Amino acid sequence: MKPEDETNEVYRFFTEVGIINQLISTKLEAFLPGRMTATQFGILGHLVRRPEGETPLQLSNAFQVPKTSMTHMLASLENHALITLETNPDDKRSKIARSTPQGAEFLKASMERMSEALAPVLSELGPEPFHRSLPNLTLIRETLDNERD
Amino acid sequence: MKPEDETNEVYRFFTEVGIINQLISTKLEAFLPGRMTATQFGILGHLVRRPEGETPLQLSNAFQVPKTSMTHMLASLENHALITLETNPDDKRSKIARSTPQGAEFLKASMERMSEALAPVLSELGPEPFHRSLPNLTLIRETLDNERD
DNA sequence: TTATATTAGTTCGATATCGTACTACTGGAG
DNA sequence: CTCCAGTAGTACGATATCGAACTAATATAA
Repeated sequence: MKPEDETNEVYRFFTEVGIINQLISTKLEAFLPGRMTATQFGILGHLVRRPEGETPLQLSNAFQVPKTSMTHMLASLENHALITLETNPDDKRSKIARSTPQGAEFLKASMERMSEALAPVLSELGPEPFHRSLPNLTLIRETLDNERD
Repeated sequence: MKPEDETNEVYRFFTEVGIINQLISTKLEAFLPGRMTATQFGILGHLVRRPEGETPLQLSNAFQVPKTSMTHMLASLENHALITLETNPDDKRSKIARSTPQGAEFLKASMERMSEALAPVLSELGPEPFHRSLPNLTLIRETLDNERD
């Protein structure tokens, strides 16, 4: 394949990623209360899977959003009592975000509703397209992430 | 594989898509002037490849953003003289967005700078991860898109 | 131990996003 | 032709995003 076509393919890759992101965020946000965002939901899931909690900075690295945006998102999650934010005893500049039981409950309920909404898509596609592309996506994400410095 | 693991994999797929989207948007936006957004850049590319132009509604379907957001983005691109917006003679409710020569020029220059910035990533990864995942992404995008009604 | 640089998070302000409700236009039914 | 239901785009307003500058705490150096 010509290098030109390869570049083109990379470009189309990023375009598809952008559109899928739009489609899935919109679909998910339709289920979420108020103005809660797909990224906020992702953060909640991340925290539910990590009972020890994470700092805002760790989260903004994990989701690649500016820390100033993270401040806002965490404040919103805290307002809904889905997470707690307490100062880190090991470093008083820092905080630790943890999910609450309500947060875990909320996540579970939302994921179930989302699964229902996605059921037609999954039964049409089957798990293979996701299974096959996931390792490649992870590799690309890791490389892009390491490159950033 | 258990159905539970399949669901989990789908979830991780969407998470990776979200993070890659963040990474690449941020990287791209660092090259773009002012507050120009990765989606706006995508729209410009779309229009450059379609000299006959498209209506705002076609564009908002293609990129899966609300038409009210599209109004704003197109106004911004027009302000920068990268596209023109004229009323559609066949339907006076409608408009047609077309790229200008400056738009095409700007796209070319930006893509070259972006390619340079991505060169280390591409030389590390090679084209395969993109090539292998693209058909799956397209399939998933099309299915999600058809589902939406 | 100071002094300085660095780091975590927030505040502030400019801009982007997008839902609701609107206007202008079209096209089909009668 | 005359309605009128439906469609393209926009105005407006509430909220989200995120860069720059800031504060407080910590790490490093002398």
